[in-house]
Amino acid sequence: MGASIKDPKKKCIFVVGPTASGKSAWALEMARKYNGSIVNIDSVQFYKGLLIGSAAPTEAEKMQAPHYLYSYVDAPREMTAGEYLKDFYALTQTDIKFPLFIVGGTGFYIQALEKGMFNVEPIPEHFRKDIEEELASKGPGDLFDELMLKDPNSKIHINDHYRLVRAIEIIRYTGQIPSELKANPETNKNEFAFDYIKVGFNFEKNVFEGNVKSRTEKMIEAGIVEETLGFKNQGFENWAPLNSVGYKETLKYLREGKSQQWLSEAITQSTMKLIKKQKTWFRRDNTILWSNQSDSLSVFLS
RNA sequence: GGCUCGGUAGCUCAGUUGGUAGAGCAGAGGAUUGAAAAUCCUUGUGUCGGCGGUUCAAUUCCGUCCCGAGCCA
Repeated sequence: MGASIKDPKKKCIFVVGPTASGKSAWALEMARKYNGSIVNIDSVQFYKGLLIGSAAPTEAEKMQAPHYLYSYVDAPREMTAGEYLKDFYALTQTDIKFPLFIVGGTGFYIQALEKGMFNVEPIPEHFRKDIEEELASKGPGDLFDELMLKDPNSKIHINDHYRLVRAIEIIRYTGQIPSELKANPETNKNEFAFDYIKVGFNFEKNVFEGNVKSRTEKMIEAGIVEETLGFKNQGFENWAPLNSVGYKETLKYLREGKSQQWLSEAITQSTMKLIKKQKTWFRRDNTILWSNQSDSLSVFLS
């Protein structure tokens, strides 16, 4: 990585956009056409067994082009953006066929890959647990004061406990200041190692609504309930990925004995909310080439 | 037919001992550096079921009617 010259034969295409926008189908078609590979960058499709609810590619689809980083993380392991970067770059050291179509709607991971992440040494789990206990017993006030004292430029809100704990963890364990790490090119310059473009997919809300409704019905027919129940029965109810759209609602359905109609409406609604958040994420990225300009792909790959 | 309890924001409901009302959810916008499909922030005027009455003032009290649920005939 770093300042090394990029290999002109190794090109990547980020295929981004909200869920249910048709990214995967297009990527598959292009991977076949250009004899490339598909790499997952969806934060739920990493996990083994979360297939129906995450709308992961089917076996039939996977046979049409090489697919990587799908269904490879076993419960109860939980992925992180940092581990994803390692896995991704390890993959590029193999004889994987370029161009790589990197497909997914997880803006945070896309950003991590594209812009890099500052390097923080691994922090032992108990260290965070202690901070979380402090938060639970005394509330966020003291931790927030500590953050403001050490990192006055931090934009973290006092109620955003997850980010607050993470920031305090970095400050206390490493002595480093998160917003300085982020702003300093010395600590944060590991940008993407290959030539790339980003192709985006999107629709108007009403189009998504129709797509999402039928997609939800298909998920229920295909057995999202059974899939979820399998993890629940193995004691993985608190596994973070099961707190994602589709699984979250199914767990509630199982726990509270809701109707199937409730399930269908709940998943559809959550999915629409997800789409809205994804749109917000991608809206600010003015380097995305929207799919109606997709001839830019052939230009890029020529 | 009688009695009881309800009828308040798109939904579920709170509240006003009379001075025209507020939460959660949904919706809209935004943030996002190792959980991210997560987490967090901002954003709430609605004939307070209709009509009359009492009152300086009624969504709040009284009467009446309509609608819903339950109980008794």
